[in-house]
Amino acid sequence: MSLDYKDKKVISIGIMSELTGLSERQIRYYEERKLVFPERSKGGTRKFSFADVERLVEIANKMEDGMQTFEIRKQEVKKSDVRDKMLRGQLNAAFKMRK
Amino acid sequence: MSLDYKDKKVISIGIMSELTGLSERQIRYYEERKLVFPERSKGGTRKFSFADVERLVEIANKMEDGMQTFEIRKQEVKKSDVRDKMLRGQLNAAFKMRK
DNA sequence: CGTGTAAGGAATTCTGACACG
DNA sequence: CGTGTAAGGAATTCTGACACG
Repeated sequence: MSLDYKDKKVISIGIMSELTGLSERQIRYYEERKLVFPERSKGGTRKFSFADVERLVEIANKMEDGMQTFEIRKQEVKKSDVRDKMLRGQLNAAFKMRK
Repeated sequence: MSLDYKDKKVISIGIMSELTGLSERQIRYYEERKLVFPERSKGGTRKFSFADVERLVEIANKMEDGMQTFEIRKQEVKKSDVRDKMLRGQLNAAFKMRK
């Protein structure tokens, strides 16, 4: 019932900073580099989800491993790419079975 | 792993107002009447959980039914009372079985 | 009793920029 | 490249009070 709390964008950047251990500056920068996508209130304040908390923690780990933001972004793109290909593969398989 | 997101106090009163449909005034008043228990940031701003969202929606329904805040509070107390008694009952039963 | 509102102040957040490297 | 910081302003939140009822 109702999309999970995990994906509701309701957390301000100050709380995010506490939850992730990252500075607000870092979080804003990762948004600039298209690694997270907060929503905005009417006034313009950022709103994050718990899913974003998890994502940022992962990003923080990769940064510690010396990875650069563009590499992390590439990796994410690749992942969804793989997912796309797998989906297409399954769809193809399904169609073939119907022949 | 880690206590559920549902109970994490991370939502500001403005967002709470949007999520519940209640005014900030109402939410603060219900806190004053001991119906919800937000945490506070260092600066003093309130922080609520998704569980609080659910609780406030229930409270709103009861208010619409003409119930008064003290009655709602009494009802909640009674509920935990019942739970206590049930627990005690089960504990007693368990002890008797050991005799 | 429950809620709206104006009031003044404090905490929070925002952006663009400079700095270091 | 990634992040800290000072700067000025805007959005958000806080409390105590008056009002109505």
